[in-house]
Amino acid sequence: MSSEAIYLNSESDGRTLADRVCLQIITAIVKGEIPSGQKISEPELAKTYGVSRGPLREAIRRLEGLRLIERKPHIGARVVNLSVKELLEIYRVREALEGMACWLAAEHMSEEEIHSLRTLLDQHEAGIAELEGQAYFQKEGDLDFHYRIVMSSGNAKLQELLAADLYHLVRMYRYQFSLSSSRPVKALREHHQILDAIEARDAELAEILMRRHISASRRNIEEKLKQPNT
Amino acid sequence: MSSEAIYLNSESDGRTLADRVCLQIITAIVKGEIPSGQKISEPELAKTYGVSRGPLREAIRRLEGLRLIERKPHIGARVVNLSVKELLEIYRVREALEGMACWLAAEHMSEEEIHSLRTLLDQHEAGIAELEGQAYFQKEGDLDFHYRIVMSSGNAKLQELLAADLYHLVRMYRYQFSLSSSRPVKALREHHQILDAIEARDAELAEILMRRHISASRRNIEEKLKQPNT
DNA sequence: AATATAAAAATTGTCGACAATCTTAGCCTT
DNA sequence: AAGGCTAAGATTGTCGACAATTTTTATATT
Repeated sequence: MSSEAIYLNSESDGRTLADRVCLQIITAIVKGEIPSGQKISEPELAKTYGVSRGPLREAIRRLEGLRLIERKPHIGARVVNLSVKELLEIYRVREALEGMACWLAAEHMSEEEIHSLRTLLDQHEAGIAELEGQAYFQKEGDLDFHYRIVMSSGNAKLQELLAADLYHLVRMYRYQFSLSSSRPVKALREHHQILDAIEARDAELAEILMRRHISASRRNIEEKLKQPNT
Repeated sequence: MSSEAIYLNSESDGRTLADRVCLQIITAIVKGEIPSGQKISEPELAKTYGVSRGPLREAIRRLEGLRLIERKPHIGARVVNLSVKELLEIYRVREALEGMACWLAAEHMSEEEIHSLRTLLDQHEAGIAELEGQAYFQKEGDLDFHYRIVMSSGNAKLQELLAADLYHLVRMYRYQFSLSSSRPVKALREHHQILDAIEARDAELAEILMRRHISASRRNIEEKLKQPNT
């Protein structure tokens, strides 16, 4: 399964030009093809994607809401600058939201989904065993696990905030900082523990474990990226 | 202080037409002047606000990101439908995010701000004492307290998600459901307890108390609005 | 040479017109 | 009379042109 399309909300074709170009720009920004901090030239981007400036400007408004670009009136838009500070802030938000999502998932996740998630973790385990698998796990695999927990929470607002909004930024940091959980074995064990708690329908424990898991990732990043900023 | 302008992010003038009309429409939707569920006619709205359809469509794209309207390609946009289900989901999200914000506020809030917040609560107390003050407390006063905690968290992402995005919806529900905390005395006591924990720099307790406070509000709403939906 | 000023160029903001799609009304068939 | 087809109307989507603002460049002054 392409672990990308699922993050790009709803119909992947995007019936209108503005919608389509918006998705394209999201991908380009997340992958760094449009570098962070770069000024966005409307005429240039319009030519690149073969649209006029109208739909492009609509897309820019949407991107602004996603906090992928910043706009100053009469000056222009630029791709957001990444910083360790913001990344750590995002992890605080994830700790809060995904902790809650995990609580709710423990209450609502179907037995089938639990089994399916366990299978996913087994695949991750196999992936880690191989040499190149490590990269696989880090790139999107980890987020897949978190994504599916969120989608099992049964709370549409949580799903929107995380899957449709925040995860774009998360993926952007992963790509451009080459994050790299650097503790794949530990992380995988924690994933299993979280799923255990969900399986036992112990919502309170599931939340605590998820919060610890994300908090540990945050401290790990904090340790590794102690250089001033970027 | 007008407790409205502060929620309307950044420069209130909004230098571009699209920005200004966006703020105007937000206010109109929140207050119900454009009723929830109503179809949005672009030519009509454009005439109403005295702009052409270009800036208006940019505003619509922004509103879509705020989840105040829903858009279907080639069909049109309509103001979101309010439902008890979504309101309860929002309270789960608030419990998670504001709990975290409260933890961080306990670590970062200045002594001056603590004192100022205490004064605000005293004003609320005085307001509740009067008859018509009750309405005042319910309408915006409660949210003011929560708003200032969030802004004291020192976490820009939390501030964005709550103050700039989610609180629009919260205010919309307050206006249109006439919520009406119906337990102003209890709520005020809880606010004081939360501020006590912050003053004591007991972050863990502050988070727990905030979560309980919001959770109690949620259960209160759940109880009062048990009719099917709306 | 450095700074300030002013004109020129480029970019963003706005508008009205046209194209594509959806909705509605009327008509025909059964 | 009910249902479906067709054409007219209305609405959304897209584009290119013009206006307003900012940035760059060239020139002049100290």
